[in-house]
Amino acid sequence: MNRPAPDLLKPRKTPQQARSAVTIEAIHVATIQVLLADGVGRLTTTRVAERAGVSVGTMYQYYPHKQALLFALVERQFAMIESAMRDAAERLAGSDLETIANGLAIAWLDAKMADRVASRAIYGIAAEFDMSQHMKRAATCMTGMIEDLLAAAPGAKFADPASAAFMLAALLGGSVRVVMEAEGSEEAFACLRRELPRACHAYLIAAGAGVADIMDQAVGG
Amino acid sequence: MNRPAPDLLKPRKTPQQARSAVTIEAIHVATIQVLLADGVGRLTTTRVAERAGVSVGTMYQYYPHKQALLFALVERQFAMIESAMRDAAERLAGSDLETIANGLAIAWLDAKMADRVASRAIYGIAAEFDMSQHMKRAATCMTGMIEDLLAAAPGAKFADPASAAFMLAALLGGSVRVVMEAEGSEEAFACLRRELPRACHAYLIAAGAGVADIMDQAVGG
DNA sequence: TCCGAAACTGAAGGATCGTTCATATCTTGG
DNA sequence: CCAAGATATGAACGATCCTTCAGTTTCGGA
Repeated sequence: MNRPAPDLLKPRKTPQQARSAVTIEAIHVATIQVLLADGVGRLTTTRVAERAGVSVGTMYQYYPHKQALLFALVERQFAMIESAMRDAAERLAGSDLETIANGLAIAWLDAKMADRVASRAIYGIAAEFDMSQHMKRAATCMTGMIEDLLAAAPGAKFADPASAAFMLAALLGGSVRVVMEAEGSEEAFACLRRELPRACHAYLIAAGAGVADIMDQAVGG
Repeated sequence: MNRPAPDLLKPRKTPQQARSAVTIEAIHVATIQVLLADGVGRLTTTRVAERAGVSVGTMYQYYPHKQALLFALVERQFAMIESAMRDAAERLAGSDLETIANGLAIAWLDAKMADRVASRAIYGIAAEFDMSQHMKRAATCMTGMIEDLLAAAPGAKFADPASAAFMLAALLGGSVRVVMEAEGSEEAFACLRRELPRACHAYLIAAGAGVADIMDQAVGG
């Protein structure tokens, strides 16, 4: 979808006093609250300001327009998750497929669930304007990281490492997203945490393991 | 998110002449075109009418308000996919886990890709108003269908069939959704079609098969 | 051919929303 | 304590947008 170009989406000015920092934070949490309470269609500058306990003009001192505010929220979330996954990848480098699969699944779940309220809200705005640039960059980054992990895994013989990495990224991102967007219950998340590592592990084994690994798995399990 | 209640979302009147049927169809495709071209935020009654080559008032003869139009599109898509999956389930009843996994994955992909343009567009509006009722009903329906299939599969010993069915539904729905929303390339879809059945199969084997099945799989593959 | 019903038109009303800016208040270095 | 910059205010403006409805055009049976 062709949404407004990501031009001039940067914040207008950076806070220099303490009170402005708390104001910006209040605006951020208010945005997420309004988003979850009223939906994207009713996400209004006035409503956000009212919820944050500030005036409308205050927001326009830090963001040139509404989209810049939303853009900032999305970017912050992206950076947080990318950082978490990068840490996980560094920690998992050289591990076997099972450790990699479990580690990636748990890291992804933890990153998304750390602030599940914000995550759920941000899913809604990511589709509002043209995030294809960011989405594709993030997807490429994730796929690349996974591909490197798979290449360095001992005993793995992937016919097509790129496809396996792509698929694993889609499985991770997609399954967690649909459960969160469906306002998943506590049991749903518990099930996800239990089954997602198993699913990732099973897929990686199927896609890139030799016969020996499968039999090891069967005997060892 | 609390969006407008699904009250009075039904169409206003049903077409009785031939021209009105083509008008409604034109409005539908125009809605999807505008949705893909301009995004949800710019989906306007005027824009849709203009694109469809009709007047704004015409739409209001068949739908009491804009949301009813969007609701109709979402419902039609839901019904189409539910029907396709129900057919697949009927066809797959009693099959082994591999046949079930492959059959479900391919059926889901085919249903979503049959009108991928509409699918992609509808992902955008489903979040706009309160579809939690429909989403949960659809999810429950899908999970139930899968659970029945798993229960009837020969040689399957699931410790927790409900969890396996839930997870498989999340994997199917999520992975296809993220790829479609990312404006996936032709290669991405090809990869999905190649890897998704494999992933589903691997997960089902891991979640519900005995050791013998895994060794069979290793030797046979 | 003719008439009632169905379908279509599009300007106008009413409401909401994003953004601006002149003004007021607060903070802090000197 | 005092400017001067930083921060906050909120009424008002212009731009859309959804929805209505009185009037016009088209269709189909008699």
